[in-house]
Amino acid sequence: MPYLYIRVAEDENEEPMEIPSEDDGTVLLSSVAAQFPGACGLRYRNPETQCLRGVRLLEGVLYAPENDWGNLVYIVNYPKDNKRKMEEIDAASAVKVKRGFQKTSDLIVLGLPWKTTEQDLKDYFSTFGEVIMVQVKRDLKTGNSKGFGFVRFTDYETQIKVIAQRHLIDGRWCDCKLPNSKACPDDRKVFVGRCTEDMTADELRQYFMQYGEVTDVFIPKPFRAFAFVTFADHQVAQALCGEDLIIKGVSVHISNAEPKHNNSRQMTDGGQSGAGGLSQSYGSNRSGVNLAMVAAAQAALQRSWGVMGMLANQQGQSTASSPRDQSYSSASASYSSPGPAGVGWAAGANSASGGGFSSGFGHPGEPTKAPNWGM
DNA sequence: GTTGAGCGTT
Repeated sequence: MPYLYIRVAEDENEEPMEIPSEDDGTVLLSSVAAQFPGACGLRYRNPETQCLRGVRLLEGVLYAPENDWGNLVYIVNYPKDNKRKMEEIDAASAVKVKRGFQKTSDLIVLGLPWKTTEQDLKDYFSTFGEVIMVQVKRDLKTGNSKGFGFVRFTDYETQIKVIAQRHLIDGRWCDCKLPNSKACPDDRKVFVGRCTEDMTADELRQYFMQYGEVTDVFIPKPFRAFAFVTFADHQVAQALCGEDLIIKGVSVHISNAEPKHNNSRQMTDGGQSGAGGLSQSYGSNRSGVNLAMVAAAQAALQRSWGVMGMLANQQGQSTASSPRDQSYSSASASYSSPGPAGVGWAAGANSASGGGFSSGFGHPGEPTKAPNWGM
């Protein structure tokens, strides 16, 4: 019995798209190409051998392997050297390429329901990408779950994606992080001093997004006038260190996050520095991905928010931290939309010395194009 | 008022 749709994705860890099949069970290449311009075929990972296999293609018609598309996700083939159109080579994919070289590590999953089993975890996380390990930590005597576990993925890209969001597992919101015992994201994390109490995690996230992907925001409670912001890219974090930034009209100071009272030394990048050569020293060249991300963020901000920055200071006071409905959740990783209160103050306030919206997102007093921070 | 929860028997 032919499937009505087959699942196709650009990459094994991308979200698949459903592509219609024909009455005879075949799929037209043109149907695929309609969603993935430039596609020239399909491949898939054979569940038995774990090898990639091509899908038979004859005169524009794709034939199901063994006459059954099954429930697999098929990956789009592109002509060699044309994997992506030029315009798609943006900051995000540059980061992906870079990440592709990097090794994955175990991720700790915090906040699990007591009832969640390893099978539950595996089922859940497999929707993001191939899972190579799951654990639920239990009390050895009672066998009760300790409410946390570990997961490891095949692909670093999957890991990035999983860390970057919260997870609803068996009815509870859980966070996935790099464990403290492993290479801590110390150099991706900055300390934000002189925070005011009305700065919410959401607002800090929105503000710091302009510099690069933010993977975590932590605001200790009760209020202590500081916060931690973690970026996906350590270069972003490092580039910000030492800066005084204006958030909601308040000057905050950015510095390195000190290691959290744990023993393990930081071997953060030691293992992967050889691969790709993209993640070398921050010293001589601070551009690259970071700059591209800043530029991308700038473009997006300008497109979508424009003048909203002007409304800045009279808004956003009211959204002070309302406790979430889960007791453990704290200020960390607040992903719900902050609502209508704009984030314009971020850009507006900060660009005061940089010349307005057209150039102001980079750094105070620095042209966006040519930051020579710290030199 | 400038350094964070919870972190792995093997």
